[in-house]
Amino acid sequence: MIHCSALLLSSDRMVQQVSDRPTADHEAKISLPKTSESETLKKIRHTTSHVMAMAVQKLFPKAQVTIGPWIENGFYYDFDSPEPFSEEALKAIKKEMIKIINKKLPVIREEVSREEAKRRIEAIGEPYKLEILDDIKTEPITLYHLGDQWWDLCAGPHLENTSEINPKAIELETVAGAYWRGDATKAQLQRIYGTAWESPEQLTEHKRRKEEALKRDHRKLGNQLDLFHFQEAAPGSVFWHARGWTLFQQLIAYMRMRQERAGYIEVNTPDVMDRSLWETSGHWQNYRDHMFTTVTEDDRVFALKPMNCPGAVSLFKHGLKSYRDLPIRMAEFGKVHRYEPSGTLHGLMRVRHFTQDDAHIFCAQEDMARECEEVVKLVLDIYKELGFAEVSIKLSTRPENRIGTDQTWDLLEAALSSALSALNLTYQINEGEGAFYGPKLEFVLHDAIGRDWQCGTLQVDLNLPERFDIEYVTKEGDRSRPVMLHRALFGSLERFIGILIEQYSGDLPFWLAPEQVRLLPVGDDFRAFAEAAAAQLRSAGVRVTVDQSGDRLGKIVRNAEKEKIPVMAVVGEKEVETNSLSLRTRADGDLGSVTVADTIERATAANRDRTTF
RNA sequence: GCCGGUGUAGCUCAGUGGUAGAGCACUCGAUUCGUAAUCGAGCGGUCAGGGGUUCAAAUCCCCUCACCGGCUCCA
Repeated sequence: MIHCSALLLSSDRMVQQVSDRPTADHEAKISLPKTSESETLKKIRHTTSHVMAMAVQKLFPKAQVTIGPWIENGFYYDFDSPEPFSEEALKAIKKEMIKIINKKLPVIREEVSREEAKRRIEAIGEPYKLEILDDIKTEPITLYHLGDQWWDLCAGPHLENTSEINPKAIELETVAGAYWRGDATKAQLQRIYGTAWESPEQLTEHKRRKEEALKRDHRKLGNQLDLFHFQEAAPGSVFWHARGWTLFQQLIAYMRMRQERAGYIEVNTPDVMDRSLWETSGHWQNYRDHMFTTVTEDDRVFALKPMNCPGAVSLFKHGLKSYRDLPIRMAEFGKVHRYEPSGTLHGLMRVRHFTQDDAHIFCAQEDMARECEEVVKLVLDIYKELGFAEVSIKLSTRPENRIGTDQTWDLLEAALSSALSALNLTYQINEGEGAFYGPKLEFVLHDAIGRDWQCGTLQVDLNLPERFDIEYVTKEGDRSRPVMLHRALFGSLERFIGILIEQYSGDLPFWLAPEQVRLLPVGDDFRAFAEAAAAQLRSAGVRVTVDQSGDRLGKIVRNAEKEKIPVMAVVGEKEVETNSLSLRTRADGDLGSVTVADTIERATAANRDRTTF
């Protein structure tokens, strides 16, 4: 028995050791194709989703089918079912699917006229399909049959026979709610997410990657690395621990330095302002439900700022501005407060109180394009330095409901798109998704499991200059309305940190690490030397601690590794004699003996140049 | 906000109607140790909160809150 548990323990340790190493994606043994890049996968996933829908209707005859497309890592299918699908139901559905696969049903494509399609749908009583049919503008209508047992409207393509699906390469993953047509006012459907691959090996790899991604979850790492926590008393609000706050402050210091170099000034505006100001800005009318407010003893209504812009505009408006003052690039690290719906909160990614690295650029219209280009250059350069080479850029253009003339919008959209094309950037256009007061650029980053999050943004604002009636004096002595660019590069510091943690699996670059160096005394006799060396490092601006546990070296190395401290320095008799440190880094392991002076040199250089230690 | 799920010690989790458990962490003692876990003892729980069913509830039912997976939304 002792034998057995000892074995278990050691194998456990092996697993942990291997998985906890900094190089997370070392073993890309199997490359996984994406649906969008593989015709085979498209067919597999289309057909598997049909097989699933057939299985669902067999087990749940009251369930009605709606849509079921492939997605990048699998497929889903939405059903309108009076009873929700449980975990057990999912298992039963999968079992039924395997039966269908084993029946080796041929997948038959049939072309019919619109009337015929309609007649058949009515015959089986599937109202959602009728709506889908109405949306199909072309004729003939294609139907895909699974043998003579089930059919669905579908554009295809499909496999030729259900037996081509490998039953060991499919999985039903999760059930979720989804609105019909993505419209919250319409019926809520049950969505089953599944996945299907060419081989069982691919499925295993897919599952492995999902598990790997789970370990990088910033919520998990935030807890493990003692960075922050959440409490029931303050849903959607971050309690920043000393370590997390250090990271936060490092990012602000970095951004402040970059902005200073780029010709920004920094200001600060009130967190709580009278309701009337928010009425002027228009936020009260549009976002009252999502604002935190407070009523004072004398019955004055104040709101916690949900945006920094009214404060910035107020600053611009204070005192007369000349064309000589422009452009004014006015930055503010402002904390904004939004009462986000409970269901949308998500770790650091979506919170109710967050800090924006906000800035408002007031400039003459003729300078707008140049300023936009500078912002895009800056944001991408900063992302690159922080390890994000791949950034999705989206341009949201004029919506239906908008202020301003078409001519003005042409100008504003051109300012943004020309900034992108001047820099040779590819981007996606989100038609009609802009704000009512101006178009918008979004810089989107991805989290560990592939969810997209808008981080940086650049907007042109027509609304606030008008509403607050701001002006500057032109060369000719006239009054003119400045253009107002609204930009945030990290966007939300909270969200950006969440992304950053996941990007690095918690192994932050040396210059950002909350604790950069930990000294590990081999025994109590060497503690004094360690403290002295730490004091020297600390006065050189290195974030350093001395392990105080009194545990054995193996244990304290393990703890430092688990806490992802980038540099460990072992201190024992040898080191005291030679005034040196035995360095070990998380990235490269044992570096051997280095003098205290050289260690300081190395660490300060890495901080200064933002390079690895 | 909507659909579904989850909530047990600081952390990870076990416990399906009958005296609340384990490992780690923490505290104390022994050990003075050289690169991923030294040994022993101890401390630690309104089982998310409230209500109900029952002789008896962590366990069954209802409500609330928070979190998780989606959907909608995101100035």
